[in-house]
Amino acid sequence: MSKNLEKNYDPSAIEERLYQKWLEKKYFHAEVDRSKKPFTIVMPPPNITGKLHMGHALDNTMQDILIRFKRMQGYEALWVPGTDHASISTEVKVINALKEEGIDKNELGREGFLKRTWEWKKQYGGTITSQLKKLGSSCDWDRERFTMDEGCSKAVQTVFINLYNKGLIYKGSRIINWCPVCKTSISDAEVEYEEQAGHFWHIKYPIVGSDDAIIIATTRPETLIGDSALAVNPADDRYKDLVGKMVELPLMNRQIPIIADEYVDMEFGTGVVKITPAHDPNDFQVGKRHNLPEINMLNDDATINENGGKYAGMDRYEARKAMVADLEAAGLLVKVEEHVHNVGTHDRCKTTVEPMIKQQWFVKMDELIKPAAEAVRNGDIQLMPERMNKTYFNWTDNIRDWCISRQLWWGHRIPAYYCDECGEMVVSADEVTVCPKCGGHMTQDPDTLDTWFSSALWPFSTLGWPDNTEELSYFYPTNVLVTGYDIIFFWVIRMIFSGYEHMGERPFEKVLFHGLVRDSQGRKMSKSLGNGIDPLEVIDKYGADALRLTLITGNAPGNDMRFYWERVEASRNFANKVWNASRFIMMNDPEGRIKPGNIKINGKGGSSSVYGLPANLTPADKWILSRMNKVVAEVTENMEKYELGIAVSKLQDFIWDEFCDWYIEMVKPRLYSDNDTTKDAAVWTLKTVLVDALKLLHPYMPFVTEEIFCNLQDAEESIMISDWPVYKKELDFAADENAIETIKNAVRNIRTLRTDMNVAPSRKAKVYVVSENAAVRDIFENGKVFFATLGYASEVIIQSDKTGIDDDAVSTVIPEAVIYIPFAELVDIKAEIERLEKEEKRLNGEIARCNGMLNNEKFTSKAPQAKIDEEKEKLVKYTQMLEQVKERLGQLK
RNA sequence: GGGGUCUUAGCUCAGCUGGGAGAGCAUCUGCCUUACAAGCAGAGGGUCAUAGGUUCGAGCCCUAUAGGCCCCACCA
Repeated sequence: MSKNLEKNYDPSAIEERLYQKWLEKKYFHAEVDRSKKPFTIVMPPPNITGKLHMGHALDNTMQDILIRFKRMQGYEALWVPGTDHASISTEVKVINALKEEGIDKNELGREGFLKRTWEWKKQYGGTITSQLKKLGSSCDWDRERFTMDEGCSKAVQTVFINLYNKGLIYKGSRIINWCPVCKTSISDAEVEYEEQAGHFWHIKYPIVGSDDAIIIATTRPETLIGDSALAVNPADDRYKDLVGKMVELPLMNRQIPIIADEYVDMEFGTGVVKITPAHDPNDFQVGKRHNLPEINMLNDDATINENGGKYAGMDRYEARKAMVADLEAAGLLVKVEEHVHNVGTHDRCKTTVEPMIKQQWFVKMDELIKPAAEAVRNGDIQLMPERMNKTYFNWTDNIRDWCISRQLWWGHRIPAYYCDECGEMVVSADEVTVCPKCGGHMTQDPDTLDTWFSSALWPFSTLGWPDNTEELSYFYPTNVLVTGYDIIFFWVIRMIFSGYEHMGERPFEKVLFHGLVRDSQGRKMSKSLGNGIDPLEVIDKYGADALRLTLITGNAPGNDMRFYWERVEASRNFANKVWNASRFIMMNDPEGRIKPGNIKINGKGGSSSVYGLPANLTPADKWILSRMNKVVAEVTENMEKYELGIAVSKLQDFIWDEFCDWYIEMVKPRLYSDNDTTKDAAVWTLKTVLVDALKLLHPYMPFVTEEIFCNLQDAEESIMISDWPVYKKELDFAADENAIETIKNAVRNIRTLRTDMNVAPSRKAKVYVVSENAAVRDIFENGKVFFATLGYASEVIIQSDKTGIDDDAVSTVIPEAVIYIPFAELVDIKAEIERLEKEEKRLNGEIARCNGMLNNEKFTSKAPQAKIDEEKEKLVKYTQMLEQVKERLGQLK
């Protein structure tokens, strides 16, 4: 027996319970099952430091929709969840926590610090995953992974050693971006440039053996400590004669040469550049070309080192001030200009980074990137939307070696060991304590790897690699990666080349990109602006289904979207609509006597037949079944093409507009009648369509659909493991679709006409349907009962001519028929004539348009035949309608 | 400097390979009709940024222009 539903849908009352049920029944769990096809998604691992934000909500909703869809279609659907250790982010969090206790990271030592960090992870690292559950995510929690768990760590180590042995990982001195606060190198991608107001100091460098001086302009005067040369453009006539001469380096009591290099822009500044190879990436290149000494002038905390003479020990900005003052005193400061320039900052802590020369580990990219670029070029991996290819190639074409070492403790430690005595280096999976060369003690490299190094392996490390597991052979390669376009370079590219390099195969077939979720004004949601909307708050207020629907609709793939509460409200209203439609259906079969569905197809020998259809289905029933059938086909097709938003909006339109606003209203007279013999057929149709609609909707709105499904079926099982509906050609009732469209047309016209004439809904009137076409009369005859209700008719009279119809009756024309409503005393003939004249004008316009096309010889000779026929048909239809209108006008005048 | 993307109804956005401009919200007018007022019925509202071009036909393709946003590189 069906239970009674509450009048309004209350998500908070059911979501928790249903999620628990799904977990208990292990519906999310996937196993290797060779009798089924696998469908695999690996979740982009959120940071353990993270809290669920709208980006996660969108990302995971999309994945959950795909996984639920495929699961229902009969795939062995695996969605692997997990989290990322987020090296810098986590380390900073723990350092700050320690600071509050008055503890310094270094006091604690590496081991102690890591212990604390693991504790922190245990305590807070699960926050994000528990929040994902609130969203309804159907991932296989039994397979949850962490980038620093044993398996992933093993994968990282294996990859490092493999690449090292192949010569693709090397250690080298390079200019890197150094964060003096985090005291680590950071990759180019972690540097954010921001415009800052600064100064442009013009400084005189006296030319040796001359009274002249050369003037340079710089934004970082303190770096002159590390200057190795001045450079001018070789084509610059102003300085031609000076090339090769020496200048006196101010304050430093050192001489440096003037060199010529193409790098110098003659137009910018004074046309002379000071070259500081150790502290500027461009200068570093120039330095290499000219064999200049690399003079490091900074300590790791960005204070001046011993090379700075009297400035040693000062902070970089303090030194700048002191040096500028000294230059001025020495008469070497020519002028100071205001200057706005881009300053690189560390994206995590916003500290201004310093370029420095350091020994770092790198991955050589030029060869590794080739198969990754090729894969997208030849379609082995498909990016969606396709325009993302351009961004992708922009990256692969300009790839640079990847700096993978970080001066952090939290992360995968680099498996390299150095001899304390002779400096010998060994890269090894196992700990090495004794130098193979001299027998001295060996110490492991203190650095850890970039977080992305481990995430790059995520699609296969989570399935057991480097071990050759069953899971790996069955579920890999994964089917689709869902992620934001903002991490194409950070992550997507790196997973792709890693997949080809280590698995010899693509990590995924397709990448589905989404955009950013912005606030109602289009701004990025951010902590500092305080404009973020917490997904959990949305779930609390409107339910997870409403949030999910909001995130999926109303925007094209890969585009950013704006989030505002009105949209959530609209989604919530839809959930409520579905709820109430279901409630209505259950109220009309309180005992649950009628079982939905049971349409079976016997597909033997290629021919198929349907059984289980009630005998006395009416045209209206067949119409909605036929429409549902088409929606099944379309929605499935859209979803298979990953067009999630299009699919759900079609479904939404079907449910709300066709099913609720039309079909349910059509069926009411039958349900309320005491002696209608098609009542059961109506209930059966209602339930059958509802169940299919719920199934199609389930991936998007898992909770409300499950709750209704179980109540409707009086069942313990679940919609999430039910079969996905399929298109059945036996349910294609084209004639009934046309018939119902005709009646709908008439109803709409009547409603408009009544509103125009200001007739109260309570005031019923006779409705005459006049058509010379017997088939059309039949259509209305068959639909008489609901046509009367929807058309506010006291009585429907169907006839082939106007016999007995009052001349004053108002009328409206549909193809092949005229509808008359005698309102008697109400009629305003003048208004009626005006109405008809408006209609006449419209039809004339249409006819002119059709004729315009059809009389254009170029059109008829070049356009496709189908298009020409279509226009011809329209012309016939409109001409016929126009005649009716004209005739009617003639009578009234 | 390189690349991307956007400009469609008051607002937020759809519009798939070119074939009569759509939705949601907002507005206006009627309805508390026994599923739903979180609802129903109806209505108004758009030279699809601008200028050219291709085409029988352009919101959609091409070129240029203007403005907005994003990513990358980064000039000392």
